[in-house]
This record gives sequence, structure tokens and C-alpha cells, in this order.
Amino acid sequence: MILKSQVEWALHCCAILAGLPEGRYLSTKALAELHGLPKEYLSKALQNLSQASLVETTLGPSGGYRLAKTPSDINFLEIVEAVEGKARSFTCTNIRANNPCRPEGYCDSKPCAVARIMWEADEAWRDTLRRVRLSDLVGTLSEEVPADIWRSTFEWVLKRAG
Amino acid sequence: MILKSQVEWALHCCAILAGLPEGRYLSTKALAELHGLPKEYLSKALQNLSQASLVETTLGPSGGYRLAKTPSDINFLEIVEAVEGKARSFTCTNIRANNPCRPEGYCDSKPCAVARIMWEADEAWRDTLRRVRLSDLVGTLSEEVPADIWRSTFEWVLKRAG
DNA sequence: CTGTTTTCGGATATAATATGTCCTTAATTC
DNA sequence: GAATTAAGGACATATTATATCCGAAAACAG
Repeated sequence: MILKSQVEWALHCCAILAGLPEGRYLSTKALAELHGLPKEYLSKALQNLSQASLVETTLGPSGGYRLAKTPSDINFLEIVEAVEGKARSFTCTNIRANNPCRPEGYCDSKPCAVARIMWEADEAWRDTLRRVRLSDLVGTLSEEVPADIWRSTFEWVLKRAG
Repeated sequence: MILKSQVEWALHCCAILAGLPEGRYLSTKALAELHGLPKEYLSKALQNLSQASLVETTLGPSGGYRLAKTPSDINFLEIVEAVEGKARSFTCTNIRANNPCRPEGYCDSKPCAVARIMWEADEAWRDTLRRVRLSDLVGTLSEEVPADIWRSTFEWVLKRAG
């Protein structure tokens, strides 16, 4: 049960987009070069963010991506689900129903007890991600990354945005 | 990020094994037929449980599997990790290190902030599973499954255990 | 208007993993 | 000795993740 690498890429890209000056866009090319990622494939992750209305896009030179909402209005779960999908990690195939001792057409009132427990754990995972806002990540980064590196990173990336 | 179907199989098999009379074993064949699963493939899941010391085995006719511990001494996480592995769902490839504005050989004191958040969510998932004991599942099942179905299921399955 | 740059989506190819089957070996029971 | 079992290796197939390529439409600069 491993998350797609696109999840990691999307989170890092959102962290960069959160620090963009007002009105500026970053292209797939710039984000890919900054992180050393395949441009065409990263593009799929960014398209997922766009479909989830987490980022806005514009075409042409100096076009690209920017956040569609304030970093404090975006949480981790939204980003993760945008690229990973909303499906639960545990899928119940209802194998209890194969039990030959069950009456024909026997219908349980509740979903399978095993599934309920696995789904509860899944919810705990989602709750944790839901509670972390993109602005929290930005805050942590600005504490931990030396200010000059952080600043020059944006100069570097904006130079590539035309 | 989907768990293997073997996880579901292992959990249901453990629930059955938890209700076995003292000293009895259940074969792969019996467990496979009860749940309508491919015998050879289910066998791989049961081998994982055995390697994790969650079940004991014996060979020959009337051989098979039984729990190695009391149901209250086995939690869900042990079972899930036995077949799914202990690896975290999020793997950090440290793409921040590609940033061309970072000094050569720049070494962060802490692991990536993104990874720390994702790992925290992973821990929340594991904590939930760790807190649920196999005996809890058995308790729920004995409440929700009609007693006669539950009883005849064990008669059915033990008949196939020779 | 023309050429360049961009996102977007479809099509395709490759690699990795999950799923499933088959077979041999050794242990156990009868 | 014959039947039955778990263990595990080898193999085949299906599904998914990863990656690349291309064409269309939009935006912009000259």
C-alpha cells in the first residue's frame, strides 16, 4: 500500500506555489526543473490539482499554475486525494457472504465488521491529513529552511516564469 | 493506495481461527472453501501469518493452522503488517535536495517537512489498528451474527478438518 | 496576422506489483 | 506405505504506476 510518487510531487509544488508573489504563475517546466522531475509526468499531477480546483491555470508565455485559494484554506487531504483519488484503502469484497451456512439471500443489516474497523483506521489517516493546512507546511518550511536559500529559490523559479 | 486483498482474507481467517476449539487446526483448504478463495493463493497469506508468529501450523491430515496467541493478545496491525509489510505508505524521495539554490552537500538537520506530516498520518492509521484486538472483532461478530449460523459455520469447517 | 509558449487530454509504451497456478519437498497421521 | 498437509520456489497473467509523445486550443509578443 504505497502512495503514488505524484502525491509527494504535488505537495512540494503546492508549497512553492504558496510562496508565489501575487498574480504570478509557475509553469510545469519550472516546477519540474526545480525538483528534478519528468515534466510530462508531473504535468498529470498538476492537472489533477486543477481538476480539484486547488490551482488555477493560464496559457501562453508567463502562464502556468497558481493557487486557487489561500494556503490556509487548503489542507493536505485535498491535495492527496486530488492525485491519489478518494477511494478507501480497504475494499470489502464481502467474502463472509460465501459462507455456505448462511441462508440464501441472507442480508446483513450492517457492513462487514472487519471492513468497519479498517475504514475507521482509514478515517483516522484522513482526519490527520485534513487537519494540516498548506499554510502550516509553509510556516514550518520558513522556520527550517535558511531565509537566503528560500529567497533565492523563488528568484530562480520566477526567472524561469518569464 | 489499495491494500492487498490478502489483508481482508487474513483478517477473516483469523476471526475463524479465534473461534476454534482448543487443540484443533484448520487447513488452508477448509478456510479457502468457507470464503470462496483460491486455495493456493490464500496459502501465501497464511504463510505470512505463520512467519509473523501469529499462527502455528502442523502437518499431515487434521493438520493446518491455529492461533499462536490468545485473540486478546493479537491486534489488527499485526495481522495487516504480516501480509502487507511494515513499510510506510509515504516514501520520501527527498526531491527538495534537487533545488539548485541549495549549497552542495547541504544536509538538512531534520527529515523533509512534507514527509513528517505524511508519516504522522500513517502513524494515526497504525495506532487505530493497533488499538483493535482480534478479540474485539470476535466480540462484535458474536453479537451481530445469529448464534445458529455462527455455530453451524464451525461445524461445517471442522468437518473438513477431519 | 504569425510564431511561440502554455495547459489539456488522449494514445501509447514500459516497469513494477498484485494476483493466481503449478510443482517439489518434508513432515505428520493413519 | 499411502494420504494429507504446510512451505516455498518457479512461473504466468492482470492490473497499476510510471513515463513519453502528440495534437488541439488558448494566450501572448512581435
